Amino acid sequence: MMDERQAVAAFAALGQVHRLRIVRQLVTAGPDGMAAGMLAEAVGVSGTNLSFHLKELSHSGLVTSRREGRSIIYSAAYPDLSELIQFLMRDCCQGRPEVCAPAVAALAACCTETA
Amino acid sequence: MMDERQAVAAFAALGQVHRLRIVRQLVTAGPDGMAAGMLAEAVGVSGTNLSFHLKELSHSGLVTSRREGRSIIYSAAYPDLSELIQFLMRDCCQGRPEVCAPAVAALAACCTETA
DNA sequence: TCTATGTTTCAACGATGTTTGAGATATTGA
DNA sequence: TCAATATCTCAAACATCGTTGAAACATAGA
Repeated sequence: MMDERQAVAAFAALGQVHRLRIVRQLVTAGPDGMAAGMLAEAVGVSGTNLSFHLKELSHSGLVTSRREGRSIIYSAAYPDLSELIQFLMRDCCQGRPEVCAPAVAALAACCTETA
Repeated sequence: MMDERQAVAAFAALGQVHRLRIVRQLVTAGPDGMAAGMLAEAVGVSGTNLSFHLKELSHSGLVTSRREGRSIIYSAAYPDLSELIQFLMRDCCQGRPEVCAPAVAALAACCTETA
């Protein structure tokens, strides 16, 4: 269960264009992830700068990494992204589901097609 | 459909503890919203400071306001919150729904109880 | 072991964000 | 119109963040 401190750190991490692009790139890349070098090219930042942002994202828990040979492979931390969304919407709308049901439906469209 | 610029602004807005508390307070308050004065007390900031943060949140599109007599009533912008979540998770996990289906299920639990 | 490749660390600079108090604006009821 | 209430604007001080290049570290293959 995510607490306020973690949620603030995670949202702040996403509130920077390069870091948001990194996370988006990793979210679409799927659980296999991407090497840092590929990420730097895809996002359009220098290696040094990418490293700075990846450290931020790791500290916020939004990405995970593993070494593979010379490369370090980064992946989106799907469970943490999930908890972040839950933190934001918990106890929403005072029992009026029609208010936020559209959010649920829209998100569901992404991941239930072949489930 | 939310673009990258809007998403960065929205996440940056949520990445500040007082603003996140304001949004959480409004999300749980439901569509009727809360007066600025009540919000300031609930969140624990001065009126001046609350005003600064509410302006940020309005610019990001995460809250809306309406005047009611002497008070200004702020509400969570549920559709924009929904779009923000969609932006983050769009095209996720390369067609492997088991990866992010838990996020969908958890969010759905909030708002489909009585739907 | 030597060299090439991939990634991170460090320090410095410039830019941006947060808080505060004083004063301004808008609304209501007497 | 006047006083009270509710909220906002502004400028200044302070704190934090983002980018850069040089150098360090780790791994793999010759």
